[in-house]
Amino acid sequence: MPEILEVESYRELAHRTVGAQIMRGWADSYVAKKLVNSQSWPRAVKGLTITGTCRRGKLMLIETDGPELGMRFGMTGVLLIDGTAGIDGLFYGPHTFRPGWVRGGLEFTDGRKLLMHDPRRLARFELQPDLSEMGPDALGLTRREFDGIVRITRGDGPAIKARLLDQSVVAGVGNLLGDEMLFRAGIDPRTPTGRLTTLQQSALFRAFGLTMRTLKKRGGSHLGDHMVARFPGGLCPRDGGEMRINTIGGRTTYWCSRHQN
DNA sequence: AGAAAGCCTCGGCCGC
DNA sequence: TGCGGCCGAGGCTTTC
Repeated sequence: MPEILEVESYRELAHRTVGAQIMRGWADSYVAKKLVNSQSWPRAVKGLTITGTCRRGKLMLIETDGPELGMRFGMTGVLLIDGTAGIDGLFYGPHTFRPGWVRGGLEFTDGRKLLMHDPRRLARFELQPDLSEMGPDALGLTRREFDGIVRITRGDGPAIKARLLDQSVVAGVGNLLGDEMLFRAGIDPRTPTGRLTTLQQSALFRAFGLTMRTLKKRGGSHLGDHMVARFPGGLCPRDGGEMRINTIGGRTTYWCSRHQN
């Protein structure tokens, strides 16, 4: 499973570089898109010493004795350190390594290299990333934090699926995880957030935590429970109901016509 | 050929 | 009725 746990595994991998000093860094114009230009990266990172790692949602953070470095992996980004991947390949996208798909990286004085391998060019490097617009981290979300997700102050609010995907509300829920927790909670993804009953809110909080814990236990490599039915014409693995497909919150969404309402 | 698991921007219109 | 801000649609990019 990609998404937040995959980024967490990249962070663990990146943590091996704590104490190392950056000799040089490079970035192509795509991975540097959030920077002033592609020269900003090599200029800013040269000579920095890595002091720690961190993560918020799907944003990986590398702390240094200078500016904090941020890395986003988009849909197909993989972090490599000397040929070691943080997780065994990707479920989506090519599983192969090609030197031409390395979009940027860091080279340390001890000879090691940290590489961003990304066929589809949606990964990004950042300098001093601004976390103020990001919601609380989805791994280990507290009930109090969860209540902030379902609290709507104006109108009915967006569909709960769209709300869960909003990184400024909660950081780290991707399309598949959103579908998975709504499947477990038995909630129609189109339900306006402000219309969720107290019972549904509690069910969703439990499903949220369960989904995250299960993900961790499975080491991020196992697909979610609803995934076996994630194709047109699929049947719900829980009750055999027909699975519906629609675009919600801009993403392809699957849900059971029988038990999610 | 069409769809894809992330993120960003933009324009319409909701709701105060 | 005016207007700020929310929300959904669409685009990016390349691959299988």
